[in-house]
Amino acid sequence: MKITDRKTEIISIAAKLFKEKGYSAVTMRDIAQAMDIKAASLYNHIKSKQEILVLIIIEIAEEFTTTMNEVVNSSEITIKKIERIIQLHINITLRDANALACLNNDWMHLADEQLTYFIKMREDYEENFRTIIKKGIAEGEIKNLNLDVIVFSLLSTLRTLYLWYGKKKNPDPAVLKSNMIQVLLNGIVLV
Amino acid sequence: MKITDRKTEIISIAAKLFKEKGYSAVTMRDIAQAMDIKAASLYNHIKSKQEILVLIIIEIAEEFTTTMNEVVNSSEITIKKIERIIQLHINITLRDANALACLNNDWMHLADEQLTYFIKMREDYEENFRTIIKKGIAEGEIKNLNLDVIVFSLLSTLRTLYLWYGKKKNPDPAVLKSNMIQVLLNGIVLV
DNA sequence: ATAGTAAACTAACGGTTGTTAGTTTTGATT
DNA sequence: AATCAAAACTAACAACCGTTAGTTTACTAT
Repeated sequence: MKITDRKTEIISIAAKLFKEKGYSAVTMRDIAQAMDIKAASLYNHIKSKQEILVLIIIEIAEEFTTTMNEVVNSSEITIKKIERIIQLHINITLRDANALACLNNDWMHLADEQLTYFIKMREDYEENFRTIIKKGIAEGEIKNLNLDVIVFSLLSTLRTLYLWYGKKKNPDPAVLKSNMIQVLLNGIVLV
Repeated sequence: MKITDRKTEIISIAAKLFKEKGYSAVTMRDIAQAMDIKAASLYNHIKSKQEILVLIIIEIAEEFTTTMNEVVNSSEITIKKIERIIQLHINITLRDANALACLNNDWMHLADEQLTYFIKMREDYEENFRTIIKKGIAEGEIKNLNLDVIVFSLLSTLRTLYLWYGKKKNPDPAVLKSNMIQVLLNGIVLV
């Protein structure tokens, strides 16, 4: 078993192309050309275009789900929980920005059980996030502002981190994290 | 001249479909079916599929540009400027969430001059935003945190507002705005 | 009633799509 | 050197794509 077999290569290259133009606009011939082979040759390694999409998205979605479940069930204070979620998003963005872009933009092209499965995971993720913030408010750690606005603001920033990455010269992840926590949790206005 | 002619209808319906599946995954036959006509009939009103995309995206992009230029050149304090930009994003999201989704997800399918034009507007918009924040820091209104992180956090939340809308029962726009300002500017952590 | 126009229709085009079948090449193991 | 599987290839398919041409229908103004 090779470290990176051909199938892994395909998925990696496909993710990059999907990020640039979206799942529907990328053809099997595009993917093949990027690998310097013919489209038909791809089918020695993968079952269908759909399978590529599934393999890109589901693994990462499950990683988010696993860590979120761990965090929401932990006994840490709310701020520490939020910090861990910020760290989670930064880590995955650094490791696999292309797949993350694909997850964000092309999840609706999943089909049948995979689509249902993904939507369930996403809903659970958001609900867990809400639970964390709600508890934080109840225990006086978090300001009593509109719950939806808080969750949405945090989540939308974290989810689109991949857009920002690559543009800028890679900042030190630790620096990025601490700045992120500052901005998202303590705000930007001097008092 | 009718209040809403057929062309406007096409653009509106197309924007809705583009939001759901993306530009590339929506066919002219899809758009036609949603209007209860045949695909060929669309061409009595529009020149091409591309034209629909252009009409959806460019108008809104120009609206953002115009208002941003107005704000950046005003003599208001920084916080007031940011509040106006938040208001701008909320207003457009409320009025035309579908077109906004399309602008965010499908701009890369613009072609030639329109693509160049759009990218220029987007870059200028971000640069103006940076200028505003930078000045705010220099004048002691804004915390001296990483400029990129501040701009990105605000912008990513504002740009994806459309994702949140429609899901929730429409909150009072005024309430949404004030909560948004609270969360984005003053943070969520009790001190 | 007639004429004219806007907007629908049918039919079809050339090109592209994902995918399959069958064949040849490559490269490691015996 | 012979064997065998992995992975490339060529060729082609049926379906679908955006779009055009030419025709018919529906409505409005004379």
